Amino acid sequence: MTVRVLLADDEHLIRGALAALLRLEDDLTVVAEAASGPEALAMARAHRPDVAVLDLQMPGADGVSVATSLRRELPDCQVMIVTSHGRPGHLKRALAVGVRGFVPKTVSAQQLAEIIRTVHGGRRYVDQELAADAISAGDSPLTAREAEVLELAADGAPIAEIAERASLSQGTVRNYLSSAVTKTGAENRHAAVRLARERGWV
Amino acid sequence: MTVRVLLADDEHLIRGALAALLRLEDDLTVVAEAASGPEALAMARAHRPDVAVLDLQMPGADGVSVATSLRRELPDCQVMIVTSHGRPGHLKRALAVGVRGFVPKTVSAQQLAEIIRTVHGGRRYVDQELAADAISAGDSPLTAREAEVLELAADGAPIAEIAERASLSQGTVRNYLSSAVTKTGAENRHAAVRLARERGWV
DNA sequence: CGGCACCCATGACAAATGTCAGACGCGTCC
DNA sequence: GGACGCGTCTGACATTTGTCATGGGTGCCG
Repeated sequence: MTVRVLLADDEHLIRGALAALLRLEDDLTVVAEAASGPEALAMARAHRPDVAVLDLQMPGADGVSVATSLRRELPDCQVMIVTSHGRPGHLKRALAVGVRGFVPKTVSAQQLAEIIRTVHGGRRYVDQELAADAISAGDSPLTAREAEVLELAADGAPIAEIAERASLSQGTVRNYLSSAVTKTGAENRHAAVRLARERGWV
Repeated sequence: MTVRVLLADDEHLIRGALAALLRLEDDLTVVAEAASGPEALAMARAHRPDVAVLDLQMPGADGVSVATSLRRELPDCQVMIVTSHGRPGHLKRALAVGVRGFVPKTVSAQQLAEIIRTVHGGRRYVDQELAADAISAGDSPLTAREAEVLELAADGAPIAEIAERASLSQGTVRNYLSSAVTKTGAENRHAAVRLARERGWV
């Protein structure tokens, strides 16, 4: 009885190579591959894999949102996420939507195969390093609105534009930003955006 | 007569998978692997490969700086760079230091093998898409100092800090930034940093 | 019910930032 | 030699921003 695996990664090179390596394991079968979020979803519906291995960053829809849909539509399919950049926030969001495995791309193929088996067996696997980061980053002190406004400030837009996009008065926006800056301990809102991103608060 | 290849990528999963795929080609031999910039350099010195395949982002030293050293120390070794995020600036910098191939990770393993042969044959290969981006981004209108100050502004630091780090007066910093903001057409320096990054001007 | 936290807003003040004009020295190129 | 671009600086001004006090509205929890 082999484990049926879905592989989703927008980088053809990686996906192909990964598929080749996993095929070497005789208890694993790659039944489908996808290069984007929506495609991953469609493939999953068509092939009903036991385990879905998703890249975090994909065009269309990112790994976490694909995972969300997958958990709802195919509860029997265990989802795990592979990523290059392990931001604590991603891990948190992923676990919240029911992802069972979260690993950086620095693991070896052997380890990955082992983790796929672990996840398929109903257990969970989270990379030590990333877990430690997530814990030390702590919970977000930002309120929903503060985080929202901070995100709108992410591309360096002036207050007026942020206010318009958020449908708030400029004064309110400044209050939220000021509060967010205080909470993050940043020098100004731009640095605050950076810090909040690093800690996974946005 | 086979092509001797050095593979450098900090992601174990990718590197291993890539090595496995390239080994399937009988005219290619992976003679060394490295997980960081300095390690890649050391491996290259020890094994003198015909072609070095470098990831753009690696701990220690990035692909371009490794390529620079490599070109100087081992002129017979052709260098190519593989990357996930193809910023036009990277391509430009890479070509400037003598990199012969620049490809995104979206190519297939087949194509990669073919490109390695191309590069080994002394010809060049640059991804169409990336080349188009680089051309359309145009040349940087920023002076050296403007670019330098813009980089120091990248993390959202206040002017005072930028001035200190650049050993300039605050007034001068503001002048450069103002000029950079005008040239990029941005709303403020933070947006200017973003734009300049996107276009590969920093 | 009485806090309490959050949402939204206003107004006022201080500090940071963006913009502009002008000035000096240094190279390069014609 | 002179024009020109660049780097560097100063000073002044308008604008944007951050901060604070204060207010009212909502909904939740003890």
